[in-house]
Amino acid sequence: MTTRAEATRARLQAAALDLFEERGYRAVTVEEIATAAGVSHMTFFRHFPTKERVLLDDPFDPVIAAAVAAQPTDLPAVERIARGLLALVPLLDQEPTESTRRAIAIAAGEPDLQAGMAANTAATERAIVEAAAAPGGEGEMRIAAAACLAAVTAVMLDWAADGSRRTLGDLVTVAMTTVAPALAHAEVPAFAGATP
Amino acid sequence: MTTRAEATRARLQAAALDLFEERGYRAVTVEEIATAAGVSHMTFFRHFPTKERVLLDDPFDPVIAAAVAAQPTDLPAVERIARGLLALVPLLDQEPTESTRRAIAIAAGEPDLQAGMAANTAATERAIVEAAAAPGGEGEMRIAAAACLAAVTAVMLDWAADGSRRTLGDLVTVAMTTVAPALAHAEVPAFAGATP
DNA sequence: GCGATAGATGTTAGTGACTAACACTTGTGG
DNA sequence: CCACAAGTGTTAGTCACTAACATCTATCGC
Repeated sequence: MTTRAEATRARLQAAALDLFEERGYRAVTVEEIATAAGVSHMTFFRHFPTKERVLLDDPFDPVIAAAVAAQPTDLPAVERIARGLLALVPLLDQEPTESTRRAIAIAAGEPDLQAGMAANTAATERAIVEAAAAPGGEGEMRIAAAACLAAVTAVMLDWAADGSRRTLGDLVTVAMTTVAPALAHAEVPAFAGATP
Repeated sequence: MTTRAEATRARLQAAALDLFEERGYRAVTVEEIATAAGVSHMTFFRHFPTKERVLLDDPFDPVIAAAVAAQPTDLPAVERIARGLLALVPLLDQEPTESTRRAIAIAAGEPDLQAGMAANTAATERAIVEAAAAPGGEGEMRIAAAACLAAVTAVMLDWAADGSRRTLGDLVTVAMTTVAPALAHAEVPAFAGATP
């Protein structure tokens, strides 16, 4: 069941995506997005705290954190996180809809939005540390999470921006293999987390 | 020889640092920084493109890129970058002045500024890839650079923010050892790059 | 059905970051 | 001393974002 608020939110996101693609992120005002979605600019800010959030909001942090937490706790931090991310590869080949890809492609071009993506990454990092860090191991887990997520971000930008026709899942596999070469030939079982 | 412009710029940075520490980043307006430095707000924007840049500008990218480029080219990307950063550890224990630490401490607390730091990291990443990537190896180098720099950023935040009295150099060594365990017992010669 | 209540949206009036255009001032070389 | 350029000031904007309060609309108890 979709509430009215959810519908408004979705309309705002769709309108923003279209307008940003058409004329560029900077050239589109919040007022215009709101009007295109049939609401006032105040309603926009009730659904998204900033202009960039209408493009960059994503609900995947809990899934990622759970996938990492499900990995064996006796592995080195980097391997554990890398395995968690690899376990999500099957999901990655289904879940990121075309709109996700369009959003990342827009974000890849605007420096402002790259900073916003970094904020997303930081949030994901915190989620991982909270969900999966052993007591006293937070420092190492934070380092490893930051490193692995940065690697994933790097390939996501390629995936969305250039003409690379490789699957996001493939690219993530490459990224994790680069960061944790020890996993090159490991078999990582898929993570059966629910889609949010 | 310091030109008038350089002096103005330095005054703006010093005034901003003091005011941010005193009352918080958000609560200080560009107008106030400019006035405290004895100039108009327009002059502020002639020296710094945004409010956050007065705090986050740094000139270290070329040094870092050179240190990485100086590492043996036959190493895996992660190890090469990790060694490059380790080679700068002796510098790290001298160069980051107290004002650098104060700036990072302020940035660590404000989400806005964390995004700005990410922009810095992205710039450093580009510098490394340009200076040190083998032709065709840009993808791997970008992944590895993103991963290593994210790890360094994580420890820099600790260094600046909490009461950890460990040297930044020590913390960077920990970070690189976490990311590239193979380097745990390697001897990395210091990089004799010029301070900028 | 029907009114009460809470959630969703609109209106208005700001603040502050940032930009553009143009005038002025100060240092520097001939 | 004068020409020229670099540095700075003034003014007048646009737009992201916030606060306070009014209005509308869906849903629930009756």
